[in-house]
Amino acid sequence: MAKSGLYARIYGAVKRIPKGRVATYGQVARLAGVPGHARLVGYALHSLREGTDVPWHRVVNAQGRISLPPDPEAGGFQRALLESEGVVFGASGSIDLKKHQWKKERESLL
DNA sequence: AAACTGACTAATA
DNA sequence: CTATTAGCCAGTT
Repeated sequence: MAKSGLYARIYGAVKRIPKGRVATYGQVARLAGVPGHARLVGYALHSLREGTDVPWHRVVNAQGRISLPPDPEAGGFQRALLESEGVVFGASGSIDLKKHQWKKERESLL
């Protein structure tokens, strides 16, 4: 398994996400201090599991949709958690990033 | 050390 | 809106 401290930074960034908000992988990566490593964020979160103090369910892809497969034990669980926090899902299972994305600061290139 | 993989993103069709 | 392509880089094998 990974012995890098990058995971710890990613987890720390995810922990900073306010309740009722979501953040994209790229955004979390940037907050973690490793811009460009959106995939690493996903990789790190995939290593997680229940019992962690990291609100991994608040992390979604840039399209505002859950990247995980529609597994009732994983993806569906994430959706339920977000809905429980007040996040509204669209009919296609997509989140309205316009309202729920954690806008602390946006990418400079957009 | 080299190849393969991946919970991504942005651009294009 | 979805599908496809290319770029990206650490982690895993």
